[in-house]
Amino acid sequence: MSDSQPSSSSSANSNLSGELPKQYKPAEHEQRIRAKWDAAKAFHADPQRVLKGEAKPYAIVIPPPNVTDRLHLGHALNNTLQDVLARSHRMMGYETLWMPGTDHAGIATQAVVERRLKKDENLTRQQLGREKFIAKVQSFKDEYEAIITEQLKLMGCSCDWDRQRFTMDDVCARAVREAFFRLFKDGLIYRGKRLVNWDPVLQTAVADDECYDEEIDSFFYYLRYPLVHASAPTGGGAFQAPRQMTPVTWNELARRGYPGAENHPGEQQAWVTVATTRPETYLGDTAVAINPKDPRAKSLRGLFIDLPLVGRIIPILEDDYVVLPAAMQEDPEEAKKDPKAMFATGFLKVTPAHDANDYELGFRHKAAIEACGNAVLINIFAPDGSISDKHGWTDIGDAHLFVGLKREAARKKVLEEFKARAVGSSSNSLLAETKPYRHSVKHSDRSKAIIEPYLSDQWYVKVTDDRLAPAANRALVEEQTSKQQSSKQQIKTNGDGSLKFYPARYAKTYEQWHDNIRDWCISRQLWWGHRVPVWTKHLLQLPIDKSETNDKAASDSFANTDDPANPEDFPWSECALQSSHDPATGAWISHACPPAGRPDIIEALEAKGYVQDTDVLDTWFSSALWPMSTMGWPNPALAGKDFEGLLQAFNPTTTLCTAREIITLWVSRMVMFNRYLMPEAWPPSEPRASARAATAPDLTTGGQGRGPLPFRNVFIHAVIQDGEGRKMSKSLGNGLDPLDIIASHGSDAMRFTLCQMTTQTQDVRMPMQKDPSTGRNTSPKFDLGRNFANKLWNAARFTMSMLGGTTHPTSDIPHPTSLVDKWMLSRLATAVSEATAAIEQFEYSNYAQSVYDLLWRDFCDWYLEAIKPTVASDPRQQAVLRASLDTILRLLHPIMPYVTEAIYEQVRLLPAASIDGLTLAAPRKGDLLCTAGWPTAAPSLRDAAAEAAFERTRSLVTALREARSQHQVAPKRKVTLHAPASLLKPDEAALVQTLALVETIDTGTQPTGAVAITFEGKQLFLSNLRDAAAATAPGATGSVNDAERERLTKLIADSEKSIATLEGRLNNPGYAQKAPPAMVKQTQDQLAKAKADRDAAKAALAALGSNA
RNA sequence: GGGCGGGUAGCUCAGUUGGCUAGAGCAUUCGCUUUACAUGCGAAGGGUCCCGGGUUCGAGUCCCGGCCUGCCUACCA
Repeated sequence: MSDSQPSSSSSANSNLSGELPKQYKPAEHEQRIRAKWDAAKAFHADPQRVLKGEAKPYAIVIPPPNVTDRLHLGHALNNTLQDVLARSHRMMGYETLWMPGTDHAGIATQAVVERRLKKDENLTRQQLGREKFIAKVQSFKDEYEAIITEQLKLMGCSCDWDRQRFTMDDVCARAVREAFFRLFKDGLIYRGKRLVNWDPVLQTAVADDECYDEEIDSFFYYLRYPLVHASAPTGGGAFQAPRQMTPVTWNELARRGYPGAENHPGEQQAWVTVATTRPETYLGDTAVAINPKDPRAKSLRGLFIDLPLVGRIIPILEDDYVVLPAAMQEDPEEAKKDPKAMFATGFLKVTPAHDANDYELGFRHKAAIEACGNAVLINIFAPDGSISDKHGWTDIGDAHLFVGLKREAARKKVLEEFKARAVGSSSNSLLAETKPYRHSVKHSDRSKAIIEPYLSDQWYVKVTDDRLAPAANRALVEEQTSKQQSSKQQIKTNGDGSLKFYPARYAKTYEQWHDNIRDWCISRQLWWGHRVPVWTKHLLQLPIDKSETNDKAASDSFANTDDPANPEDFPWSECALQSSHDPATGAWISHACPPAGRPDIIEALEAKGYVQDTDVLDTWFSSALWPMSTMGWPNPALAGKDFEGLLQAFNPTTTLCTAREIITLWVSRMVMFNRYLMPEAWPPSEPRASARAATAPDLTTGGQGRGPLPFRNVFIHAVIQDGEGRKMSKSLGNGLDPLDIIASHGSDAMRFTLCQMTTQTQDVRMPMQKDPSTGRNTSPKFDLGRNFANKLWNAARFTMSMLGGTTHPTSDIPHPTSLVDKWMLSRLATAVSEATAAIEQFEYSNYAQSVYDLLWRDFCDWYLEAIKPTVASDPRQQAVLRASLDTILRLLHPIMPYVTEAIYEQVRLLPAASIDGLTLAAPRKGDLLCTAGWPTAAPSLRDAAAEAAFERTRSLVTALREARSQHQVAPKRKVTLHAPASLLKPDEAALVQTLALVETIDTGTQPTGAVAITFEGKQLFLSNLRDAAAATAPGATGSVNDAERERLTKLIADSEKSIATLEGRLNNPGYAQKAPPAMVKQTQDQLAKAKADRDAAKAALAALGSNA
């Protein structure tokens, strides 16, 4: 054994309590213990043991922390909970793999490094260049990965550190390439031009989850759009330039029946008023819409809008998406509750390129818009959010004065111009009105910029395909799904119906997410991440009708056609190909995705002028592969020798332990990818041992969404908030660094407190305080854990002082006979089963509480106190004492690994005797507790009679202590108890004497001057409460009597209250009839006891006499 | 707007299919440097279980309604 501190173990046989300090000092042990674990490779998982059938597998993959920052307390919670699972199952005999690693966290990391670069060197990433910038990010990542790893190790996480991965390392990168290739080939990854959340500062698309909403004070602007006639050229089609338009007058509108038109000067040009919060986007308007139910709609048919300054002619669409003004609705009062109806004019400006709803609306009326000679989408912004005529906007007209302005400036300018100009020759300003309006606006998490809905080309995963999101829902266990199984006999494919959430309510979140899912945009215009493995070439001279832009047959035929210039010399058949069409340039674009691991094909593509996509993949794309990629998928042999058998042994993993915000981002995607990409028949067969056949299974098959799950259980734990219920965050300064807690309280203390807090609730609060001595944030909550560790330490110290000197073997006495020993073993048996059950159900708080009570309340408060007089001379008791401590150490180890391991170093050397029914298997590796067996206790150890007898004795002890306290008996003074001989059996009497400091139990009559206590309706007496001098001192008796009178009076009142309640219940006729007989009996017993207590107290009170 | 939580002692929280006189830790009060532990030991006080109905012999627990509070999600002219 490579012990870094051999002196401690060599001296273990001597009296240890003298050597060990009175307080447990975590810092003196944690590093040494960790070194022993490492040296023994205690946490290294061996897949061969699983494949040979020597052990069942238990596997967890860590939710890889982002390399953006140090770990915070939420991580500490998450990883503690995982470690508890890993350590407990390892002890239970499972071959346990806890796979560690970190996530490159694309946008988050890039944003952090960009900020740092700006601050430290005043450079942008563009100024630095892609290559140098990535090198910077890489070194940043190295720095934080090291910190995170260190933090996890200090927390005591029993990860298999030899297998640590990073989402961008070579092994994971291979998985990304393979997954992308497969999905691309199968048509589940496609190129699409859509509105995305655009961050104009970082200039990338961001996901919804990378945004937050913030309410801002803004305005509704009311813009007047002039109405015109516009004559279509003969033969239909688009309007020809120069456009012919003539103003529509109010007179004409009045003739057409437009309500209210008569209120305007008849000969002047008429207008409609649109309401908008974003006037600057009017430059991209391609229509105005009105609800068909609007009474004005009919009279506007055939008329057009002349878009101010731009001069674009746009149609007036009728669409019931448009909200009617409140006054026009059937129930105007009800409508007033809808702010939109209150602000609406009934006319909606339609800007399809810059608003998601307008996008939908625009394409519903594509023909009408194009009939005016306009594209549906007119993009007026450059990627930086400035007005631009270079990105799809051509009919500038008089609006060139806006070009180049940023969004905010453009808005101001548009408002100025509209205010200054009038409708036609009238005096009516184009800006009709401005009303204040508060609404929420989407912002980018990383740059804090307001998100711009922006048209761009992106890569999407078609998660709506039945093989992805619906397949993920089919994975749910039946009791957690709302979907009706079409038939009981329906054959379940691999992975169907075996995914279970804890707590169950989260299955609903998961299911609803998939029911409402939209295709997943996976490209990001960033530099830090997995580069999109697609090579692209624009092909201008393709013999395909360009007007058939969306014709699938045409694109398919292209996809199967080689580069026309060189049809023969290229391995097209190995590439996955797609094509798209750019309407702006008229070019066909060929997209080629080469198979993973084929640099030769890439070289050939590039030689032909194909260029790799500059985008990178959404971080979650690689995270989604985590349970596969970390184990070497798709080719473990390529990943290295250590990967042999890993996937077979450990995928599907057992449990995923994470926070609820991750259900949609990560859990969902892992399920989809695992089920889609892994072979349908996986593991290859049962038992897994046969998977060791000479030919490795082909891991690149699958593709039906019927594959195995990445994990069977998903445990969702609480989110830690600060004392005020706010999220912990850097900006609020209310975060806690686990290392600060470890420094102040110790790792075990932190872990215990976190476990003890983990109930099924959705968030927990952690009041934060500044530690005055260090200036670091801490929380008094952790005192609980520190005190508990200290308690264990001292219980062990005491135990060893009792047993350390014993040399005689105790193995010949496996059946303890004394009450307290039988009671202790019964308590151990109960606690073992409680703890084990709680772990299986992820009830961490119950688990922690159960062991807490076992150690502190049962073992320390009662057992140790009870055995003090007897243990030195009772080998049977010594055996129970040692076994009890050993059991407690094992039960507690998963929560508090360091202190238990440190104690076990000593305890394992003490002489031991086996106890029938209690199994404490020896460690598997290096004499380490972390590899020792989880305790098992036979039901025979449960001893109801002993528990009842002990309980009764304990309540007498409590009553005696209460009387002592009330009568101010000196703490060390031994008193005399007067009680009938039949009251207590000998060992019960012995316990009472020890625990209540009773010198003798006098079975004779009550002496004068004794005080009475009531116990089980009987009067018992205590005497010899003070020495003679004190007893005869002036006022002494009086004070005793006063206290006693007060106590008895209160006791009588309490009893009367109970009697009233209990009698009321029994007098209820329905109770006796309907309640279970046992319940009625119990109530009757309680009533009898209450009455006896009352009567006894009354008698005692009377005996005291009045104290005049 | 939709979904999911929470509201129990001064504070942080338990309370398992309805069945105790509603519990724990911290804090408070009293007494103890008691030979394992003052990070400790013994004792005590402290509750309209958010409000209003209902079901039941019986409700902190189940049902309906309301109030407060948090999270997720969608939308926002």
